[in-house]
Amino acid sequence: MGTGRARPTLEKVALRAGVSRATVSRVVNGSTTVAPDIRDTVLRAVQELGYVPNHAARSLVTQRTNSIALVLPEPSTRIFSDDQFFPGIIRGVGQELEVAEKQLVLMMASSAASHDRIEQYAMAGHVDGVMVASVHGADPLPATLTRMGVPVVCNGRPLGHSAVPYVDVDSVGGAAAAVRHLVNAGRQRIATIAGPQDMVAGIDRLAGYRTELRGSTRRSIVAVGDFTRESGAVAMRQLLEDDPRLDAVFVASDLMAHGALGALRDAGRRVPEDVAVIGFDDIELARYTEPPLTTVRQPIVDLGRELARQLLRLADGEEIEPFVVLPTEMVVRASA
Amino acid sequence: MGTGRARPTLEKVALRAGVSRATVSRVVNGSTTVAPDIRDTVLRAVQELGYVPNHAARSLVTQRTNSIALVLPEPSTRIFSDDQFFPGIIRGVGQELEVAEKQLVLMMASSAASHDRIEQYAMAGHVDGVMVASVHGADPLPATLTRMGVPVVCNGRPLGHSAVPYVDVDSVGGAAAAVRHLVNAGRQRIATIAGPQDMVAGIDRLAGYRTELRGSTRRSIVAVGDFTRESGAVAMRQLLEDDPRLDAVFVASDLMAHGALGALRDAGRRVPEDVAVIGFDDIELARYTEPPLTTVRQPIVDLGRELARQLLRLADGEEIEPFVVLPTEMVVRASA
DNA sequence: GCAAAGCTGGAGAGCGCTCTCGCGGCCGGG
DNA sequence: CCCGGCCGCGAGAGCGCTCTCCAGCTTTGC
Repeated sequence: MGTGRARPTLEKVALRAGVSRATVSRVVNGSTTVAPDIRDTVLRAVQELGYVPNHAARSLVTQRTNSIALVLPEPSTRIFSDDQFFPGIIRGVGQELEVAEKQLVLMMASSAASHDRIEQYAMAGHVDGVMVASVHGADPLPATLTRMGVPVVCNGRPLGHSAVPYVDVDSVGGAAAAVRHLVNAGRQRIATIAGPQDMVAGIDRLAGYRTELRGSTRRSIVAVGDFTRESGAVAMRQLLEDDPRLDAVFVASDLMAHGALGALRDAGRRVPEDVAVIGFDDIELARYTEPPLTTVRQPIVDLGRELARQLLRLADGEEIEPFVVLPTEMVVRASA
Repeated sequence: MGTGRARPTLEKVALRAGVSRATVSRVVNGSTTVAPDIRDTVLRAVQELGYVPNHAARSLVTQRTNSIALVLPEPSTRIFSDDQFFPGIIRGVGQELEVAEKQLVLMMASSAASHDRIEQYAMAGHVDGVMVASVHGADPLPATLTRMGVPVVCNGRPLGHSAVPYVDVDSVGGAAAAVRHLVNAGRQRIATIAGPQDMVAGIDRLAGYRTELRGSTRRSIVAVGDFTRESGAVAMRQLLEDDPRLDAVFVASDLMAHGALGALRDAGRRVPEDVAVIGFDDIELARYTEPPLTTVRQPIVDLGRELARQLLRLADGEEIEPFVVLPTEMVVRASA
C-alpha cells in the first residue's frame, strides 16, 4: 500500500482548531464568510498537521475530479516517430491545464479493446472530460463518450460526420500555400508524396495539393507514404520512375521529405536546382537537412493548448464552437 | 459539469437484480462466494444498466486509486528535444501499466512552485505512487515524497546520496565501450563533447570517457554542451581549435553528435577518415546522418517499463532492490 | 429600546462504495 | 433425528468530504 503515516482528516484539523468540520471546509475552500481570526487559527492547524484534502472524498460529493484525460492512439506511426507531434500536443495541453489547475491523465488506446477501458474509465467519473488526439479513421470513441454525457473534444477533424467538436490546423491551406510557392517559382511538374489516406492529416494535405494544382494548368503526380522516412524514400523513387522529369515535390511530412531528400540525392538530383522539395510540419530536423527544408509549419503546441482550452470550457458547461482551425505558415529555407 | 445522464449506482443494480448492494459488490469485484445463478442475474442487471463503479467512492474506502503519476521536469532541454527520450519513457511506462490495469497521470514539473503542487497531489491520495523522470541536480521531491509515505521510484540515479530507489541505464559502461572502440581502432587523440554537468546522464557519460581513457595512455580533451545540436556544433568548433589534430570524438548525445558532424564538415574534416565520431542514445536520426552515426544505444522503452515495474512492486508493499541498471549497447555504423 | 434583518458557525445528512458481522439454510456426523 | 459447522447472503457502519439548514449572535432602523 505505501500509505505511510495516516494522513490527517478534516475532523482532526477541526478538533485542533477548536471549530467544526464545516468551518475548516469553508476555510480550505476559500469561503469568505469566516471571521479572520478563526480563519487564521484554522490555517495554522492545517499547516501544522500538513493537512491535504482527500481527493476521493471530495470528488465523491462534488462530482468533479479536476482531471482531464488525453487519449492517444498508441500504434499510430505518427505518434511515436520523431516528428514531435506527440510531445508538442502534451506540452500545449499541459500548459493550459496547469493554469486551470487541472491534472492530465494520459491514456494509450493501444488496441480496440482499450476503447472499452477508456469508456469505462470516463464513465467511472475518473475525469471531467476527454481529449482524443489524432483520430484514425472513423473512430467511434468520441461519439460514444459524448452520448454518455462525457465532454469530449477531438484533435483533428474526425472522419465521417460527427457532431463532436474539434480543433485542427489548416492542412488544406498549408498544402495549397506550398504548391502555390512551387508554382510561383516556375515549377512545371509538381508531384506530391501524400500521407496515409485513413488519417485526416493525410487526406487534407493531399486535398490542398490537388485543389491548388487544379487552379494552375499542371497535372497531379501522386505517391502515397505513411509519414515515415522510409516510405518517403520509397515514394520518391516511385515518383522519379513515374515521371523522371518532375521538377518539384510537395511532401506531406518532414520525415517523409527527409527520406525523399535521400532518395533524390541517390538518384543524382540536386535540390533545389533540379527538384524543389517542400515538407510539412516544420520539425526541428528540417533546419538541419541537406539542404535545409522549406516546409509548412503547424502550431502543434498551440493546437494542444486550444484543445485543452476548448475542453475546459465545455466541461464548465459553456457552449463552444463546433470547430477551431489554426493557421499554418510557410517556412522558406533552401530546398524550394 | 457535463455529467450527462445520471450514472446508475450499486443500489440501482441491486434493486434490479433483487439482491443486496453487498452481493452486487461481490459480483463486480469477482468474489467467488456467490451462487452462479445469482451471479448471472447480477451481471445481467449490470449489463442492462451499463453500470460502472464510481471511482471516487471506491477509492475512498479502499484507499487505492489504481493510478500512478509520472513526473517530468518540463523545462529540461532533453525532455522535449527530438531525442525521443520522453516519448520512449512514456511508452514503456504505459505498456507496463496497461497490463497492470493502472492509469498514468502525467505531471509536468515546470517550476519549483509546481513541486508543492505535485506533493499536494500525491498527498491527496490521487495516486498510489510516483515515478520521477530525469532528475535534474539534487531534486528534493523524491525524498520528500518518500518521507511522506508515498512510494517513489526515480528514473536516473539521483544526485546526492538519496535512499530513493532508481532505475538507470549504464551510461558509464556505454561511454567506456565507445572510447574503447575508438582506442581499438587506433585513434590517438580522442576528445569528448560532454553533456551538462548538473545532469546524471551528462556526468556519467563523461566519467565513462575519463575512466576508459585513463586506462590507455591518451589524455582527455573535453568540451561541454547541453545535449542540443547547437551546443554540439559549438563544442566541436571549440575542440578543433583546442586540438586541431584530434582524430576522434565521443559525443554524449546523438543530437550533439549531429551538430558536431555539421561542424566537422564545415571545417573540412572527413568522417570517419579524419575524425571518428561516436554518439550516444541511438535516436532514429542516427541512421540517417551523413555518414550514419556509430552510437551507444540505451533501452529507453525498457527503462520506462522497468521504472513502472519497480514502482508497482513498491506500491504493492514488496521490497525492491535499491537500484536497477540496464545495459547499453554499441551500435556500429559508418562514423567510427 | 426593540424587532427585523444579517452574519457567522455548527449539526447532520448523504455522496457510492466496501467490508465486517451475523443470520439463516444446508450439509454431515453422531 | 438432532446438533454443530459452513456457506451464501443481507444489514449496517463508515471512508472523508461538502453543503444545506438552522441556531445564535450582532447589527440596523424606527
